[in-house]
Amino acid sequence: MNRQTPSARDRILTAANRLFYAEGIRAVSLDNIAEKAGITKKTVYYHFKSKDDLVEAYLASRDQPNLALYRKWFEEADGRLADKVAAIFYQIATAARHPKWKGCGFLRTAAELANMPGHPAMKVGAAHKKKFELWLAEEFERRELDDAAALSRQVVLLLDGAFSTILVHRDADYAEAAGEAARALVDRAVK
Amino acid sequence: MNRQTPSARDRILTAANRLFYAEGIRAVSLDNIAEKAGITKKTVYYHFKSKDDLVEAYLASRDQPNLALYRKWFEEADGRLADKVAAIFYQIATAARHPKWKGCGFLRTAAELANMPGHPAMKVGAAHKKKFELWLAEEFERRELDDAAALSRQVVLLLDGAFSTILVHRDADYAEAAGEAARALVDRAVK
DNA sequence: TGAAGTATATTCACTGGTGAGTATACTTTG
DNA sequence: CAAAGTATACTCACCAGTGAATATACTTCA
Repeated sequence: MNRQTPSARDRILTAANRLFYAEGIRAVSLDNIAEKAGITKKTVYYHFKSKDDLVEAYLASRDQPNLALYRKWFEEADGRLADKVAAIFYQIATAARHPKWKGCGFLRTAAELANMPGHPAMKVGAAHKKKFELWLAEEFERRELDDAAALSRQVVLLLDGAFSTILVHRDADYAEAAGEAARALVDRAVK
Repeated sequence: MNRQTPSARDRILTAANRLFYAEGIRAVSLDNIAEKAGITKKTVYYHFKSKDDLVEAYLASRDQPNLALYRKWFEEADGRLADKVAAIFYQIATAARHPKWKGCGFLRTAAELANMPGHPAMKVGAAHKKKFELWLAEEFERRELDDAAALSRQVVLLLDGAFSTILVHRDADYAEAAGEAARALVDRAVK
């Protein structure tokens, strides 16, 4: 319908997504975001009550899309369970080779706001990561693995380790190493 | 010797360590650091040519102490190789339960400066992580494991995953889960 | 139905405060 | 005394958030 003009709120969120992800939270001002969205700062404050509120909305807007992507990669991968898990890591390796890739927005925000544990964005980030861990544990349970929860947690650790390590070294090969570790751990559980 | 009055440079570095680690890089100003060090900002600029330079010095000052700690934990742990590796993770779990713990300063700085890949502090951080990976690979090689480099990389992924995940959830148990995963991977290689 | 009122959405111009970095002058000490 | 080290006081840019006014659209009821 009204495809030609997204609402101001949507334009703000789109700009916030791009800038916060590309530059970081504290490196981006609401002036930057307003300019990118083509509106004034006061309009940002009409739709979001503070910068913290916008940061929270930014992460919340990434929750479902990111989870959907992981699910898709898992479901569309061929092979045994271990291969489907490894596929997630190989897809991340591919994504990480794109020059605009800057790691996991949830992890980077958590690192930057580590001095504000009660920040609403931290809660959104923690909930997001927990959802992923639970979803994977359910996939393992469905296949009647023992210790599905523990195994899921180990895979999550490798995944977040891959995000962090790739960012430090700018080397996407770490995702593949993590994928092989995950494959070994899953295979060991499948027995 | 001259224990009573550390040099201005040392006081700046100590203040930078505490503040950058506790609050993050962009959240801390050189005014904050000068005040904490009990000197004026101009003195900071006498000893360090810019904030970026001080950030680099902050990370550089953590390189050897952190590596020494990992080595100590590994060497002083009893048991087989897998137990010695797991000990590092259990020590991190203990450290992470301290209220002032805020993750790995290298990883958090890398996350915050992800938009400045050429930043000198990023190079220091990458070199630090690489040293750890190489040291562990050497320990594996000395014990004549196959694929020492690949195994070391997997352990590193779990370690950095633990740092990140604990920070997101504020739950040190993730370090123990990572330790068990590392133990399994090492045991599998020892055979 | 159309004028008066009201809620939504937006702008311009501003404030109080803080940021990195500096010009200049004073002080200590070898 | 001269060089190293430190302080005072400053610049200029930016930042989160706000005050006052305005435009637009949607009611309500005479």
